[in-house]
Amino acid sequence: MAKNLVIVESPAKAKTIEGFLGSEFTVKSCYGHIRDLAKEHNGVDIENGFKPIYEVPDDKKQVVSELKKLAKSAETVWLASDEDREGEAISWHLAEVLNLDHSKTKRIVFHEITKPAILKAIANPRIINQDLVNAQQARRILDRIVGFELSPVLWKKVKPSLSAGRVQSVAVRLIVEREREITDFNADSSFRVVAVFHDKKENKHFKAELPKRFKTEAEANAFLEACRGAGFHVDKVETKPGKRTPAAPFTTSTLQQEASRKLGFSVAQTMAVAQKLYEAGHITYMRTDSVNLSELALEAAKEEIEKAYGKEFSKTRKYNTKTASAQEAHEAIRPTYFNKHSIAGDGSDKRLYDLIWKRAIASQMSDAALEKTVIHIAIDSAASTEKEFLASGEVIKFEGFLKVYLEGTDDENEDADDGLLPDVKAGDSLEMEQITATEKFTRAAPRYTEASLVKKLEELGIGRPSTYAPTISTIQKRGYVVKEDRVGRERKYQEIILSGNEISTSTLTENTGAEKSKLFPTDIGSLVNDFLIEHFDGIMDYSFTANVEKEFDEIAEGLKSWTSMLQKFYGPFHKTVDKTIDEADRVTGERELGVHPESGLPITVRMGRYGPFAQIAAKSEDDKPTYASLRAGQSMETLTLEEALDLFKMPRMIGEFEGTEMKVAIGRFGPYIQHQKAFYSIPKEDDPYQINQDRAIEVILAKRKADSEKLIKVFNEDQELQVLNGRWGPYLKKGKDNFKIPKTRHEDAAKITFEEALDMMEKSAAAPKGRRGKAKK
DNA sequence: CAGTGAGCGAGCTTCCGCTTGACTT
Repeated sequence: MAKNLVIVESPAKAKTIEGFLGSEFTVKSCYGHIRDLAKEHNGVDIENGFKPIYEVPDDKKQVVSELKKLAKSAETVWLASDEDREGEAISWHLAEVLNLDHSKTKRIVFHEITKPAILKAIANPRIINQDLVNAQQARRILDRIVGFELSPVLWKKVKPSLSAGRVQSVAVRLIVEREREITDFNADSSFRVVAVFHDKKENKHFKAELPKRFKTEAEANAFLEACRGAGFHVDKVETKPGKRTPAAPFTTSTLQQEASRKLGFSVAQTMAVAQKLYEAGHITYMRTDSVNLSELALEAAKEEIEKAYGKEFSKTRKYNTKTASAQEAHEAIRPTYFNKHSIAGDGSDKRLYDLIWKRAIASQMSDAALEKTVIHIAIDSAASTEKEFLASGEVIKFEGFLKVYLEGTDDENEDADDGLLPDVKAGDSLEMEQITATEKFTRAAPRYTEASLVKKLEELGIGRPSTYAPTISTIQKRGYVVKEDRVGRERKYQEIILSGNEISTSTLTENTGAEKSKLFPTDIGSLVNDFLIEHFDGIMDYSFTANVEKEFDEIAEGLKSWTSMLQKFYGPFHKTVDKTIDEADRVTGERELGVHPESGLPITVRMGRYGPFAQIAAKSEDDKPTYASLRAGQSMETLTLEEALDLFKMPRMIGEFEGTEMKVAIGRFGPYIQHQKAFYSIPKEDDPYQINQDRAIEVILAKRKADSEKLIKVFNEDQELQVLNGRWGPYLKKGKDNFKIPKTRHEDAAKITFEEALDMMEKSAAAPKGRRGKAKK
């Protein structure tokens, strides 16, 4: 039995640290929190001074019992959870649950997993900081109360199974408000003027822009008229030195943003790949808010940069974390070994590692030195009110960190034209080749991507590195938000060209508003958001988290009692909850769109049990209203009368096949044909409003053919049991249930006997369900 | 899985932050 038991949060960390310490130390992991608030009474005894009711969840029982056993036989137990609020609480829970004797328990902390840091920690133990623990308890209980008192209000007033919380509800608010900004946005247009000049001396063409844009086509036209036949010369050339500085090494949030921009990863994908890299020992911990690098890392980076690129490329830099909410329990995300320029693994492993390596290396490299040049070009025309065109360019004098890495941007304007400029001098005359005035439109603020939402949340101090990805998945799972592509629409714009002595005007079209993997609010998301803002504006305030964080900090410093802080919050909050349950109306979001052009009956939209729908009012008391569900991509807020009328054009009866009627309608999964009891999806290239009898029959026959190829075998012993060909190869189906067929039998699936099938069903059913099975809807 | 939208009532849902897991219908 080891004399010393060290408990850390992560198993990968445990393995590394065990290597640093001698044989007298056993290092184990507790896998994060080992206790949480119980479900009963919301886990808090509110009348009794907010006394928390803790319990060890089922999936942590085994870890706890193992740690208990090891702790019993150890002389000293070292609690080495992270040095932040959550980490301190983990240590306290361990001390409580494992029943640790104070005299043999030591609390140690370190911010980096290096041997000197660990040894220093062991040499400087302390005791558990109860104030910090209390701050965590206040945070935990506040979140539980907010979540478990607000959500039931939504079940009563909006829809069952919905949820609300300090973090998720504000995340949804950001997306709802951004969408409304975009809906309300009116694009303004102006004319941007760009000229192409020719420098005869060097025979070079280059572009220059007029600093001013014209509001109207007439003004732009007048300017081009004034330039017709005018001369142009270089008025002056300005050059000034510039520099660029590398970005700090990655935190969780910046890694998610950059992996999204450069690799197109979702935040969940980024975290899954990073976890793999971490477990394989390639990178440091991936859930961090710190930009700090260890001394050892700084040294190693310097060595690698000097070796690979030369001394002049190295510049040791220490970065300071700007995020106010940062708790900095870990290092920044960096490669464990800087001399490993790449790793083995699949494509995404390699690409993410490459990104992390480059970002960390670049952060320790010299500035890039630039020379910025602006050429002022005078217009020699008495008729022109404008004085000059400007051509700007940038020349890299010293690459520095740009040799390996340049941070991406979220900016969608890609008009920058920083080409190479000719070596001209003041007084040189230039030949004008062409001047183009193009109509440009202002743009609304961009919709959030998963990663840009994380960035915004971090700026607001809402959420933590470990919760960004789960939060984004929660708001999508609840149906508040969808991540989607949208096709754009065509827009006309004017272009006026002066070429030689000719001026021509043309109307062109561009595609605008197309989106890829952006977050859109759903109707239910908007309704819930508006309801929460109306009744719980305090919680929905963007600074609510920042405000309570200040109080948690005071608790952590021992300046404030955690129970009185909770009391002050709970009193008014709970009163509002009760009042809302008693007084607020059910939320339907009903809106009148207008009246039916023929019957004059009112048409409305509202939220129903199964989602948003449009309704034509009943003709009389005895008659029923006509209903139609909204389609994917439509929203109650923006639906027009015309779109609603279109909805009522379905279902269409389009003729007969095999003696029965065929019906065309649009369901949850898109347009379909119903024939007898069967459903047939209508292919994308067909228009469900136009599809005719002949084409529908073709679709039905094609589906039947595919289905006949899908069926591999039916068993005589049980007609309900079938072997089918699916997306992942053959599988068994009985009634509504599916069962796995072992990979070894995929080849000869048609030869599976009834007995074998029964055996496979038993084994497949016995296997523990994966994420899909466990995930509750 | 493919059109539902009445009303009643039982029994269910839900938070945020630490960690990784065994899996894919």
